[in-house]
Amino acid sequence: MHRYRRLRRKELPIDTRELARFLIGKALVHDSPNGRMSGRIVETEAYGVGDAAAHSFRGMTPRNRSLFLEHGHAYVYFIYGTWFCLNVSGEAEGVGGGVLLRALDPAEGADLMLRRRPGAPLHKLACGPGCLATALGIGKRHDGVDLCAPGELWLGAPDRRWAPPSIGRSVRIGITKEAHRPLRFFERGNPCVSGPRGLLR
DNA sequence: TGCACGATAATCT
DNA sequence: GATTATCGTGCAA
Repeated sequence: MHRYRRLRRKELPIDTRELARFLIGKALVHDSPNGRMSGRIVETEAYGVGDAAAHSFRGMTPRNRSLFLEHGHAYVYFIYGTWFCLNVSGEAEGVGGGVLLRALDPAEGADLMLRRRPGAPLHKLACGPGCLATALGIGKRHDGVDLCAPGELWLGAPDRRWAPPSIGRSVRIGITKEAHRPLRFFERGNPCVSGPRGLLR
């Protein structure tokens, strides 16, 4: 049985890029009505201040307002008519920025995740931001949730049995603006990381 | 293993 | 009306 401690807001860096790196190897936990689903965060991307690829770049709108909440809040958006994606806000209140969670290495509740992603092998259950949200049952109702407060969706400290990650860095995936900036972070050698093989260094 | 491509709808211009 | 921080399929090699 895994036992996680909730991360306190004080422990999170107040800087989107630092937070993206910090979150590799931490836990994401969803205590759903059907039971707990959790996993080790193995891939993130930073979308911070002054970044033309960030949803927050052009200021606050009804869609992106959660990115302007104090660091440690969830920003959930819907994309391509099909998928949800989960971000963690990364700046002080009123300053926009967020970390896109791209992949998890499933720990608890893989059976529950599999129910939402039938047929997926374990290493592809929560591989890619859309799949991650689907597997964990994350949707618009989680937009604006405080991930450091008591609630069903939260960030956890690493399980003590987990080895500390070796962290790799690369350009981000699926964007055209600011495409050259190395703002993607991932755990080296973890099979659950998404994206082309060429980006695995 | 590595691409090209279509599905699909909210959001913004 | 254009754009999009995606994914799964299909086809080539």
